[in-house]
Amino acid sequence: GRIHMGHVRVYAIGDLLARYKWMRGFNVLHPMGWDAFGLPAENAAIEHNVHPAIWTYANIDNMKAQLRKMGISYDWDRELATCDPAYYRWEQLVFLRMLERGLAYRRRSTVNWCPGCRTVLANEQVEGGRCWRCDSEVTPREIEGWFFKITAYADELLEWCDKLPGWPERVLTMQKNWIGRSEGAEFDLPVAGRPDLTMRVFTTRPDTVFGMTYAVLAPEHPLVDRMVTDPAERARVTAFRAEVARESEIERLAADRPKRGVRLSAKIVNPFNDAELPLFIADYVLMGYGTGAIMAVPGEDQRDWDFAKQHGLPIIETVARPAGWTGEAYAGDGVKVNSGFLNGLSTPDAKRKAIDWLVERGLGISKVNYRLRDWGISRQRYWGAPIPVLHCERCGIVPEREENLPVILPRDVQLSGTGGSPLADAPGFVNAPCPTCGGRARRETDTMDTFVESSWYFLRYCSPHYEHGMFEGAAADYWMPVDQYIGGIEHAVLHLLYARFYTKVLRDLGMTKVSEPFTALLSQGMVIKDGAKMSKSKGNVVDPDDLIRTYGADTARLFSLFAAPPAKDLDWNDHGVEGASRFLNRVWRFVIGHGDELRRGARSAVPTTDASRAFRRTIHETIKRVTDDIETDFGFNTAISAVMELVNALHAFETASLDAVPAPERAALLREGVETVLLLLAPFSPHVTEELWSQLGHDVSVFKQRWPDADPVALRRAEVTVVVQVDGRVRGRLVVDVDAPEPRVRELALADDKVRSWVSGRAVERVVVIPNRLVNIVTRG
RNA sequence: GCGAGAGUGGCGAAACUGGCAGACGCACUGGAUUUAGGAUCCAGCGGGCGAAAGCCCUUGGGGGUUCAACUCCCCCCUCUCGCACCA
Repeated sequence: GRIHMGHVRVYAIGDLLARYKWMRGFNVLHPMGWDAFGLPAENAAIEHNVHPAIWTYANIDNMKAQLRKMGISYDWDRELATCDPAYYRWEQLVFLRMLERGLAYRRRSTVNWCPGCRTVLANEQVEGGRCWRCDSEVTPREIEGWFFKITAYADELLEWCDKLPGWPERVLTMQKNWIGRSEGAEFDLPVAGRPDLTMRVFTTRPDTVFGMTYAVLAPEHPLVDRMVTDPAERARVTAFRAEVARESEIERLAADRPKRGVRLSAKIVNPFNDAELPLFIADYVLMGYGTGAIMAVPGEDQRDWDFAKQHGLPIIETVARPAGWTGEAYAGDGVKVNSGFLNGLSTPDAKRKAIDWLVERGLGISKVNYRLRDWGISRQRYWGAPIPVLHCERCGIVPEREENLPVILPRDVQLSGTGGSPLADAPGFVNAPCPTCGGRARRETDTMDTFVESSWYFLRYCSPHYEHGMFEGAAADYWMPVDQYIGGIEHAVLHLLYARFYTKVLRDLGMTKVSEPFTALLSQGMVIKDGAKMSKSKGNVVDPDDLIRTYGADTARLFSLFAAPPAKDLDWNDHGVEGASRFLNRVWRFVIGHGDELRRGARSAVPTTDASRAFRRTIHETIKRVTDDIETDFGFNTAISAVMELVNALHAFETASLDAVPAPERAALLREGVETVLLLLAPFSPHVTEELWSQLGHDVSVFKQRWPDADPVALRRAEVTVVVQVDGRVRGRLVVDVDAPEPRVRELALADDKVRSWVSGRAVERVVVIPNRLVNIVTRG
């Protein structure tokens, strides 16, 4: 509803880059829009009895006003809001296309159910296993819902992780791990005495099959019901299932807690050696991964080891342990032992041979599995884009006709936070004729996950008012992919993976040529105050409006860029803001105070004194530093400190040059220094610099100037200071010619009085010379 | 728990590819200016010892590699983000 310092920070970064690229001559598209659907609006509606649309648009007005005060250079002509039917109609269309191609499908899945409110809860609405509103115990419930088949793109998403050099490595690593590709085998375990049943398992370690001492089914596995016939056993299973259902997936997978399980009366057979083995259901096996069933090899898997120890099951080692091994399960590679026809092979060879053995007998296949699951997009909520399908009594699920899009979200719906999907209570919306047979049908009442809207908005920005499709091909071809995306690290897997997936789907629908939406990604850190994330409940918020009122937008922006590098968390400190303000005032006073002299100064001057040359070198070193900092690693904080140093040098030169430098030369150099400061500072603090630029007599905006280039002549240096170490400790310094030959530097270092006093009485064993930098004299004795 | 990061003065931080640890800024101290306060300017400012020159110690903790380690390797601690219906 209100912008906070986190927004100030991320938008200051974006605006800095936009203005910088603009000054470098690029055509920059710098848009802003509102990801407006979602749970918060619905909660506000319930709490304050205001319609989500009214609440949302009021917030948009607020935030827009605040952003304008910050002076961010957005192209407001491209503004969009995702809750606008003119926006979401296109994702409804894409939904239909995905439905045709089987990329959108319906299946059952488990949700959080509050029996008190009789509604589905988001994870965020579950606190300690209870409903945040009514405190009822939340139970799992199976419901039908819509899914996007992101798993069909798992391999491509993974491959592209290695082709995105502009992304932070840590984000790519998280995505790779999230996709979690693993190669292995899938095969059947016969159930003893039940020729009608087999249990299919997936393993990444087919080489360890001879170490199988038991097998496990996920408690929810449908096979369990077919195996368990005895009423007493059935009761035990039911009780265990209820227990497991109360645990979160995180708890079930936690490696440091006892693994719970129930032994079934049925037994399975290891096809490799016909051994009859016990079968369990256990919490650490999930229905959602692999086949929901595993062969357990405690010798080589720590989870299985823990379970085996707790249940007194045998452990067989099938890989020779490395010398000195003291651990429990050994997951590494090695030579196979206790493994029948695999004995003596290496782990990779044994994997291949075991798979061949299965394939030859028709018992199993080589299989790749992913940790990634399909994307559940159904929400039993009001404030979202309607899913454009109908349920017909006769025809079943029928897509809405394209010409009937958009399916508009109705306005008059009562929101209570209880009961089923709010749209189900809007008869005008729900009841509609079947697009196929014209008979009675009910509209889908689930809405789409808001991550769907945020998966393509960047494409819409290319042609935000286009009415014949999601976006105009030519415009998207011109602008896409996004050259610089900026967002929080919290988006590392979900949003950023969904947007990548959705872009690939649009490509395969022939709508765009790009395979990846974002060429470069900057993940910025959070804004922290007093050791905690800024939040109302902690009472540590800084309101950007107050800050802008007191110090102006330029100061707020400058400080948020100066206080920390963008990828790091920023620790907010009111005193620091004071410093940024002081710096801008210092620049202001200098320009105003020297206005006449600066305006008189010539455009360039050849420095004739040492002081002039040194000052001009500082100017051009600063240009180089600031440019490199922005270009190579988003080093905005060090870029600002370089400009601060230049301003310090400007003051020093102003004083030192009074009598020492001819007046025209001094005026020209001061002007070059001041104009450089303004140009370099312009993307950081646009208002002050623009004003001062015009005060200097320019009538064209500072942002229409070329970004300065460092003059190589000014950068040239004759001498450097070289540090001299004795045994790794600094004992002196030498001023030598740049690129002085090594033997000469070595000789000078050894001849230095201070160095000699440290070396005397010891033998020089070695002298390390790092050109233009350092000499280290290593002694013995 | 799993996956991914981070940890440097009183504080925010800097340090190219392994090469002077602490740039720049804040806070603080002293001085100048001022009726006073504010603002501004000058100087000092990691810790210990010292009058000073200087010496020793110091980058979460412990080990290692190297002429040289904030940086590379191993073990440990703490904090942050994500974990699929918050977005």
